[in-house]
Amino acid sequence: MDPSTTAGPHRTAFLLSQLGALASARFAERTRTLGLTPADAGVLRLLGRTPGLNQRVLADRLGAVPSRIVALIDSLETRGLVERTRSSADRRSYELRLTGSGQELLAALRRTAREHEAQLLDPLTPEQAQLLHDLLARLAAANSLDRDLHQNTGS
Amino acid sequence: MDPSTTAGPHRTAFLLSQLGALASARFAERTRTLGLTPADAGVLRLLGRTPGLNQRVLADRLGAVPSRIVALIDSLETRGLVERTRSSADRRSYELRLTGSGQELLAALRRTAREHEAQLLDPLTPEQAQLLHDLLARLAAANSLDRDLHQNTGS
DNA sequence: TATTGTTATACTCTATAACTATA
DNA sequence: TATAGTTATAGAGTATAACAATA
Repeated sequence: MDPSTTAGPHRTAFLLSQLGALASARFAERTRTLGLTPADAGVLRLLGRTPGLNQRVLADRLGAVPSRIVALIDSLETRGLVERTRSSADRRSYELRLTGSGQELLAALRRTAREHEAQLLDPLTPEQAQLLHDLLARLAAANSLDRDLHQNTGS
Repeated sequence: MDPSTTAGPHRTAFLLSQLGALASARFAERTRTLGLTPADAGVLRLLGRTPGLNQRVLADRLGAVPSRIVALIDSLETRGLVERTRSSADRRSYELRLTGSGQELLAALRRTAREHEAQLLDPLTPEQAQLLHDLLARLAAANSLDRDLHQNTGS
């Protein structure tokens, strides 16, 4: 809890929660201007990196349940950003890939992510930003946080 | 979005989102062992600091809507942690205060918060932890983040 | 018999808006 | 007329579990 009633720097965890929520909210806002939810963005990013994934693996990577992926891909497919192809190796599953539009949108998403990063770190000097990155990376590594999702915002 | 496919430290915002979510989730887990939601915890903390608040002000401070406060206080009152007293100055409103049990639980909550903090920062040296705190505090100040809630976890 | 994807259902959480009592 | 608190309703988001097709 926020120990703001007690003295000293007990507040780091609380600050981390708050700033993480702020970063997630701002990112969600930016993806929204691209017509995407954070979850959509997570899918595009993952398929950009690993084309041909099936829905089950995608669910695992996103930390989501398979049934949730259905609606997500349905929506992206309807918008012409992702396509399903029946796997010839295992015809139960689809191979998922970005369309041309999907790849363009992913590129726009990456530009947006860089702007988001720049805005967030604007109050810091480049040296401070680097320092912050290193400290956060150390915490992430110690907690094996290399998942592909923005937990609270659902991506 | 996570620019893990692009090189370099663009990842700070993403790390911040992830670690913030982790910190919130762990805190929620700890409060749960005390029989509290993060929102409950936020109320106890606020009433501990400012006894006599009414529900409307509490709603403002928590960034919640007044109707949400009703169920929150109902629950805490039923458990004997908070009491409502009609304000003699304005009999439309209640003055909210912690009971003795509420104060004891708040004390336990603060111990829990310190454990949470210690666990989270365990991978860092004390110097690194101090550095991280300062950098986060700088970001929080630049974004006027001194609200009393854990946004995503609802407290 | 197990697994991929799908659907239907139910559940949780929360905001919105209408209502009451006081002011 | 406005405000504090309450209630009822509805909506978003998501998980669970049953189901069809394929392995």
